[in-house]
Amino acid sequence: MSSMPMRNLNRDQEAAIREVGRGYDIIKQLQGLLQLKSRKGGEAIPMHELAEPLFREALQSLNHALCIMRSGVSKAEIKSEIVVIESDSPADSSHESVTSYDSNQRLENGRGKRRRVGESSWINNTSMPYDDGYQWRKYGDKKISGSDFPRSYFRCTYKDQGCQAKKLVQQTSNKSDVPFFRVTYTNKHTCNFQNTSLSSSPQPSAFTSIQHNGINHMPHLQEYKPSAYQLLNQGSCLGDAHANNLSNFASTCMDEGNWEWDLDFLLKDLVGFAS
DNA sequence: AGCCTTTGACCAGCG
DNA sequence: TCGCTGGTCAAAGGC
Repeated sequence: MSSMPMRNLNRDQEAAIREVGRGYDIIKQLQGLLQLKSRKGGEAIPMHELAEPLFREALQSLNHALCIMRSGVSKAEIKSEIVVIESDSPADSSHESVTSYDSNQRLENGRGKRRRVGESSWINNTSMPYDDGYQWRKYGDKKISGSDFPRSYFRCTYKDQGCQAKKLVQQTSNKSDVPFFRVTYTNKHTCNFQNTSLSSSPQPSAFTSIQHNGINHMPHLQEYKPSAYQLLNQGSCLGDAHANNLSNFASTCMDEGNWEWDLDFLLKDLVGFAS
């Protein structure tokens, strides 16, 4: 009985080492694929289709390992941090979510407008608020009382085609080097412009679009443009949504041919982690 | 030219 | 009713 804590710790450590080792192997495979792409010039081979699932799997493994190491949370317990706060239109449950109702939906200070009847909204806490597969246009920016950071308001780029989707991005903390954001989505997209496959789509990826058109025009956010290394190195337990975001970012790096820096740091980090 | 962000003004909900 | 505050609009300027 008295030896249980130590045995659990060892088991956790073993599990973490297994996960990190698996992630390392997968990323090494990915590195091989990327090098192949570099030699071939990258035009003909749909390399993202091969690399993206590997990256996702590796990142999830690392995420699991981080969680095990930090808090002993088991793999099965790890969830995305998306919270549905209300849905007046009941039908669609297609988005990944942890369905818990948030009675504080109104406003932080109990003031301000109520959301219109018929609108649904959900919250996603993330370190990468701008890569969700859709194209957004910023229409407002507001300093919020009691918050150190301004709140940004976005609507779907295709609003003129009837899409009423909106999102609100509020940075909640920068206690670590990488800030954290609360993203509140309102209304579902009725447009059909989501980039479901990364960059194999004829449209530019949303993240690429944001890099070129959006985040570069946001001085208070620009300095936080994330890298794979930063996100892994922050040591938090990344949910699947974050791993997904990170793999999207990695694919964008590959598209733009500047993946080597991040991958190099990521591999060095893994070596240090595993040893 | 077209789309974007920025930003001040305005609107509307709440105490 | 009034003041505070969050949400939205729209003009201006940039890319």
